[in-house]
Amino acid sequence: MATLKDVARLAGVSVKTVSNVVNGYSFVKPDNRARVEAALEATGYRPNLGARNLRRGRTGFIALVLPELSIPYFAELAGLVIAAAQEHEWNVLIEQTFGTLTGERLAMASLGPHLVDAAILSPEALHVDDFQLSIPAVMLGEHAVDVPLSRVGIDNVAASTFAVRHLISLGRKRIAAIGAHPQRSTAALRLEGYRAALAEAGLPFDSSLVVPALNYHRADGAAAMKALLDMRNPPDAVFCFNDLLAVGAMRTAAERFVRVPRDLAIVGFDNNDESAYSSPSLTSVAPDKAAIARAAVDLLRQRADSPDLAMDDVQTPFSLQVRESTVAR
Amino acid sequence: MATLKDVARLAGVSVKTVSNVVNGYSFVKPDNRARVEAALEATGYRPNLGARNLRRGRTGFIALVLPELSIPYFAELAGLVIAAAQEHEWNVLIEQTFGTLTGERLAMASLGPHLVDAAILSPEALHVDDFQLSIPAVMLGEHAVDVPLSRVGIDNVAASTFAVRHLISLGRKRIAAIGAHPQRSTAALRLEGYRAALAEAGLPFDSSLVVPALNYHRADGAAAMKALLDMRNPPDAVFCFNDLLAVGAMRTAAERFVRVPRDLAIVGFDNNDESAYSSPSLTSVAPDKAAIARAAVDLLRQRADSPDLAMDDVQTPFSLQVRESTVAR
DNA sequence: CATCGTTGTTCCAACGATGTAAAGGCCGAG
DNA sequence: CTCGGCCTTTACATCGTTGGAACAACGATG
Repeated sequence: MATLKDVARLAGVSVKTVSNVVNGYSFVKPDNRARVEAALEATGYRPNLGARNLRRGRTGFIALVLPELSIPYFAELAGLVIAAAQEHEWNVLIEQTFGTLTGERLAMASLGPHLVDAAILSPEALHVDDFQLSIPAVMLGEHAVDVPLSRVGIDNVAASTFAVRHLISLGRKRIAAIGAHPQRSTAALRLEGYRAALAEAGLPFDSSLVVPALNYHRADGAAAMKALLDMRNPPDAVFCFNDLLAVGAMRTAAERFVRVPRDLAIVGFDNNDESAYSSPSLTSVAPDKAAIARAAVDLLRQRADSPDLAMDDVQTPFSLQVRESTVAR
Repeated sequence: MATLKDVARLAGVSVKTVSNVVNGYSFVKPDNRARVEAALEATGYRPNLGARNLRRGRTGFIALVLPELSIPYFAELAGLVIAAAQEHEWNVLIEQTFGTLTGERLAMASLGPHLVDAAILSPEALHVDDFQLSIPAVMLGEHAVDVPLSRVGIDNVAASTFAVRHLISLGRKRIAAIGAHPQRSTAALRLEGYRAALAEAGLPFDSSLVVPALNYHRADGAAAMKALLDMRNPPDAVFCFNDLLAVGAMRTAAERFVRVPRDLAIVGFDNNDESAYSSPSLTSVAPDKAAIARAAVDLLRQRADSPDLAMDDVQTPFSLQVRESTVAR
């Protein structure tokens, strides 16, 4: 592999002049520049990023810490983050935590100024105390109020209210919620939105209709739905805190021959790609994932350039994709 | 951030001695070792990987080149590759090509000895000429016979034969195939397996039952299924070359009120997580993705250590997950 | 007691790039 | 023709780490 030295020798100039050409420094004599460019071409020179970054004091990487790539929402998001980071000459390093506290602690510990320049975090279990980061970072989704970190995400309360309002507008009276979780602030906010919509419509809040989910996987949604259908007075609609829960719920409904949306309307959250293709297709709150990815990377770029910018809170847009799980064809 | 120099000063030894301790060199006096370890602890030293790798002549990264993270199969695989790579002290850099030739060329061009130590490739459009790599690499899935690269994957012919044999054993006579593709060798092999199973059972091969798919997305499966159902004599079973195509096909079947599996049995390929939760759930060929990831990384590790090992072809196991799309509850 | 091998430590040079300071051209003004 | 100033190039140090050689201390051997 050709280095600056090789190119310099071939062009008959010093290493630094080659470096200057490579980095677009203005004051290089035209004929020297030409010779260097020819030599660059001839050797097929490509800078050694490790060395460059060592010298520049940056790594050229950002970390993306997320629970698991096999969760569609995070996979889609990761793809968009990679694309957004590319435009800032950043490579993305993905760390999976599997949603566990130890996994997340491990990931946080591995983050440091010489491994990555900045980090995007999607923690599920971390505490405030764990955020001792020496690099710029941004949280996706929600975090406890007192965590001193910037955040990018949608307005969860508004989005949830919007979703439940949709169910109410269809005439549903007993609307359940799947996905309550003692630790996750996202869950708390979505629950808040759910309650707000009920209150606004004058519908009673029935805590037996709020089902917790430990993980947000399909299996949890299926189990929660079973519990709801076993009730003496089952719901006529469910608001699921993510699409995987909703898919699980739909699966249970199908197994029990409960007709969706006639007997039971279902709304999900995240608008995974797969949700448009299930039968029935799934109505879902659709955050603008590309906007989230872009905003997160932009925010980090600013923080990386001027480290003591104040923390920020970026609200990204969302919409509601209405499909067959609430409105039959 | 603490460097070796800081630790050395604190411990009262030379930088190299600290380096020796960090790297587990045997011959360090116990009391020195103790002092160094205390100093390491006190400073919270963490090696600068960039510098270490610069010195060692490696980068500490492998590239994973794939079409798109939003495709569940690749997302799941990526998660497993990351996990497998971690055990070899490798970080994974994901490059998305979006299945285009230019995307793949771009990714290949960015691969070089100073960016990554090795690469795992899942190309869809690349030609033989494009494989001018100076680092160890392994292909996932299939490649044309004359490509000089190691490969890891399942026996596509056997797996496809197995899947179609399953459909035949259910009494299906007109079995269609969705996913033919002029360029992809995987498609050719799966088609070969399909034909083999038909031949073995004495069923005629009807080329009008073989539907091409340009991409392997859900929409392509839906479109292909529409074409099949529009035939004068539609099939009673479909073998889809991946689960996304199958999901699309199921969606179309539902829209047309074709009952699955009674009127139409469907088999997919890849066994995506979502396939267990659709209604009906999807029978699918299940490659052992963890084995693929592990084998690929192991192979690269060997090649990285001894660069001129011969190319290899690793066959990983697969199974058939029989679900409701072929056998009703 | 000189020699030797073993063990433990240090110093120095590299890996490939870039920032800095300084030196070498060149030009025009005095 | 000297000087100051500007453009252009170079030499050198440096980023944090590790390999290798050199060196020092040690007990064991002849």
